[in-house]
Amino acid sequence: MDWMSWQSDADLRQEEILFGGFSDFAETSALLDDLEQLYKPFYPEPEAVRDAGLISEEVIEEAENKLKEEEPLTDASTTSQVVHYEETKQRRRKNQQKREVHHVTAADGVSSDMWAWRKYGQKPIKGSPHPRSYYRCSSSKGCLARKLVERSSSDPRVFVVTYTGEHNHTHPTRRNALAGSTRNKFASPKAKQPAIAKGNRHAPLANGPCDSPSSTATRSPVTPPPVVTHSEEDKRQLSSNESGLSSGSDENNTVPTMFFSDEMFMGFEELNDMVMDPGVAGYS
DNA sequence: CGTTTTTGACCAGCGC
DNA sequence: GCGCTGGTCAAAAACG
Repeated sequence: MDWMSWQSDADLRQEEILFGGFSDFAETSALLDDLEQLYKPFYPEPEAVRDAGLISEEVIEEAENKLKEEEPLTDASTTSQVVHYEETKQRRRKNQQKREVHHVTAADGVSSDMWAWRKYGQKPIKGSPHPRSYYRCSSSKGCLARKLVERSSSDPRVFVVTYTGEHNHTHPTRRNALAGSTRNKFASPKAKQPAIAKGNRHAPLANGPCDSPSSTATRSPVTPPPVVTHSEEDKRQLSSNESGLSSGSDENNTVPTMFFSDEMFMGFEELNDMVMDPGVAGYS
């Protein structure tokens, strides 16, 4: 609803605002390297710009294939890859201006993006045995950032994360991420039955703890940290620094070191869960 | 109570 | 023009 209205022309404007903010943010952050990785998708990267118009979907596929050949994926290795390409062809689907494709393994979860994502849809994708999950940034109300997560059809251990749109705020913020954030951690069976019985159009195979990335890990499978992260982190942040978070947090603030260090640990915990969970860690 | 996930329905782009 | 498909909406349920 509200999405529809502002979506189109807000994009351009927010790009500028946002990118400036991000640069500052990244520079002032303690974990530069990590952060740069995390926020890469939303930087106005020179590469991305340079590549504009040169990279097509085929390139992405090519990159994907190449990736798989070159990196067979060891469990513990960090194999997150990014492919930039700009939406230049008219024939693309709507709202696909710019996207970043990441290949992420479970191990990457620890270091993947720290934004708060809220799932808003899931659909089976033709040609892929695994459903695709749709996430939007829940850190800020009007945030345009979206994230698509799907399992690689060729290697279930790999999640293909596609970022679209840009954040209109400088760093992950949450109001009250606690509520509902840990739902289905252990997939309550009764909850799902009725819905499934209804006869679903999408996600026939998903949603069990098995294939649905999100059902177990609360949020995006590849982003365990962000999941709990904000809830936990906010509790802390809020108590001491509540004021800005809900609305004004977008304005250039720097992120306390606490934020990251704690988050990292949380990430590990979550990762643990994830690895334990057959649905996320890989098929058993 | 505020937030999230789930999921059926709807909409629009794309190929034929 | 039609059908398929991907992407989004929104109601309901669940969670802390």
